Amino acid sequence: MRASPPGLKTRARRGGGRPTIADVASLAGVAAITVSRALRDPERVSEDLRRQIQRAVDELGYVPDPNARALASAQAEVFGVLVPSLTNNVFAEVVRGIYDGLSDSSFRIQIGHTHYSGLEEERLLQIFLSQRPAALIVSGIDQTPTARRLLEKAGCPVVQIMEIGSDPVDMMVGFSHFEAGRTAVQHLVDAGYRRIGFLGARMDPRSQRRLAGYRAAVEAAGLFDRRLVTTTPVPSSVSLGRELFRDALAKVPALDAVFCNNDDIALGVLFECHRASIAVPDKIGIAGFNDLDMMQVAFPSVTSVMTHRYEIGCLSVAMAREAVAGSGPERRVVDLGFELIRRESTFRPATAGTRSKA
Amino acid sequence: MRASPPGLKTRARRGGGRPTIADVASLAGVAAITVSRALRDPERVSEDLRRQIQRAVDELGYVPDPNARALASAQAEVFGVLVPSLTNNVFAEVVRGIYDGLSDSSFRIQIGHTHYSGLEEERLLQIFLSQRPAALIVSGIDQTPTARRLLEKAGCPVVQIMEIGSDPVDMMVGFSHFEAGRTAVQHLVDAGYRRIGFLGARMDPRSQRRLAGYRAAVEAAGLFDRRLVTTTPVPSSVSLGRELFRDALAKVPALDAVFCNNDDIALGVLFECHRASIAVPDKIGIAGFNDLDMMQVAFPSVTSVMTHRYEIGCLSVAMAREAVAGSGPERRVVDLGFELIRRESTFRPATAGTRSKA
DNA sequence: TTGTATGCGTTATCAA
DNA sequence: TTGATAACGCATACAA
Repeated sequence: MRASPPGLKTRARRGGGRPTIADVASLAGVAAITVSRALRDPERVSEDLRRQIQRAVDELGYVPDPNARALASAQAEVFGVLVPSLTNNVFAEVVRGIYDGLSDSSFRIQIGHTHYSGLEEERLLQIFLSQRPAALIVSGIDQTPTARRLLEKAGCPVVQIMEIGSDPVDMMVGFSHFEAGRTAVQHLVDAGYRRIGFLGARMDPRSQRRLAGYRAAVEAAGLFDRRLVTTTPVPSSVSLGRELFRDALAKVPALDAVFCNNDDIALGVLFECHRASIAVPDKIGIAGFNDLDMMQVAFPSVTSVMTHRYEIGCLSVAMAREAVAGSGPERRVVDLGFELIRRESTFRPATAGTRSKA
Repeated sequence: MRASPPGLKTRARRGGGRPTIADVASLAGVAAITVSRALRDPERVSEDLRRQIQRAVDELGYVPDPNARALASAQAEVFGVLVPSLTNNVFAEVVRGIYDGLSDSSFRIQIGHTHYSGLEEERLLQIFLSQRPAALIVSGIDQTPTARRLLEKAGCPVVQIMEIGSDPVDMMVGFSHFEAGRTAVQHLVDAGYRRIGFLGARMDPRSQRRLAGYRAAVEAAGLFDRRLVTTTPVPSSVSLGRELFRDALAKVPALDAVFCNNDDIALGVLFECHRASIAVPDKIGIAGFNDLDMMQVAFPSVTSVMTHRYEIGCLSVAMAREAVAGSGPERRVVDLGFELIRRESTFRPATAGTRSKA
């Protein structure tokens, strides 16, 4: 039924002439499937053939085609990773952990930026899923209902990172932003500060929960005043920190401390204090969030909440890999915690009115 | 020759039951290839069929399988991107530009971290090439001979970014680090500084060329002294900036200015000056590199060389896309330049001994 | 442990 | 403009 006589030279090969598994197989004198097995699961092939095949692979410079592999196995060796942004150092560190956690494997990584948008997350999820990824790592626990449904029927391990909550889609690695915020602010209260402001940019869900932690601590101390809270949906930056601080001071001139949503803001506050000759920590106490390297070097050094971002990346990958391998990880929700690092910016020894800790 | 009688229900479908192009085709009453065409190049299908097909696609929720597509067309819709590191804000910005430049397309992005290693770059290139990417974007112009050979026979557009040179593999977008370094240091010379140090971390090829620019400027002014140069292969950080500055001061107590490899180092210097009560810009002038947001907010604000990192990302993608589409871009090597931003940290009005500029 | 037959979902090629 | 057929390179299912 074919137009051209059978047996004659068939159509020109479409591929780029790269060696295929069949080339390796014929050179090694085995069947293609044996090469396939030798490459993916050497244990299942006798040592003799394994060596022979390896030699053929080396000689030909054969590299498996991941696309063909993905098509045939209906499973791409890809980890899909959804983060709000990469220019945010926090997520850059998480992603570094993810890369490092996969560097000894052949898994690829595909990153998507949600730009803090739930709709964008849905869209990217849809695209990612079309590749049948081996696992998905998504940021936060506030997926839209649609996104959540997509994740639930993703057919692969899913890890939600950066936060923890009571209702994981599958697995979770993170920490409580509420507790972290509360702890930082409690420290300010304990240090004797009484007009403690909150400075926040972007105000994504995690920022909101840190704000809630702030509020819990200040209210418990009977120090809450709504004018103490200064936020903006604008993305965070050092210069924005300066603006927010100026705004806060204008609203509440008696302000004596600030808990900053993140270290960039805290740095902006610190510089503004220098410029306006406001003594830190005496006139103003400053606490940041994330504990970037510079907080330790700053003058005065800045109190901050250290978070385990890199470790979150590593661990999320480790858990996903266990799940991919079949053996689910022991714990499906892991709280990696945080650590308050007290530094000069909040150091007020023996202040009147300090609440003593239990 | 088959074991089971022909015609009977064949093996269970291996795929996950997702709709395929064949499902869309039969629902729309056309051939699969027509659906394929309607999706990729609507112009080539009559409007009637196009509408019919679109309806079927929507009804079924059909999403093309990128793996099958890549296999059949021997061309993955992927841009391979090789950068040294993502935690380096500079490259995070470049990558942001790359993402933004592709956000209106269906191209995926695959990032590889070379960790500033040429060998690692070779390895990643090998892996990336196995996917037959649509284009490659690599950092710098110092590829190993092997890497360069791989790039030359990559069979896709290649853009080298962040630097420019005389011998592009294919295309280039960047600027001259030598000129940037020289310009910054010339500014310090013009401002009247005489013991100008160089502080450098990591010392990758771009840092080396900035150092060469430093040297050219200082030598031209007859101010070179090898003890003024303080470098380390250690990765850059704010705390390292402090250390380098301390080392430099110990070597040359009369040091009166520093050109820092990057803004992190400059920030470390600034903080150390605060801590040690060294007046900036009077006792020490500080110039940084990259012009991060914080340089403008710092007190005193810090002179820095602004580079167009985000734009480099965008433009490299734009050029690659033109090349992918067939029409090569007009210019194959684009110098995006830099801009010296003068700020308080180097402001010394009317100093004796200042060389007047032509 | 190894091999045979077949399918994965799509596009290139060629013909109508 | 549309369609039939074969290929893309590999892995699954099953048999030996």
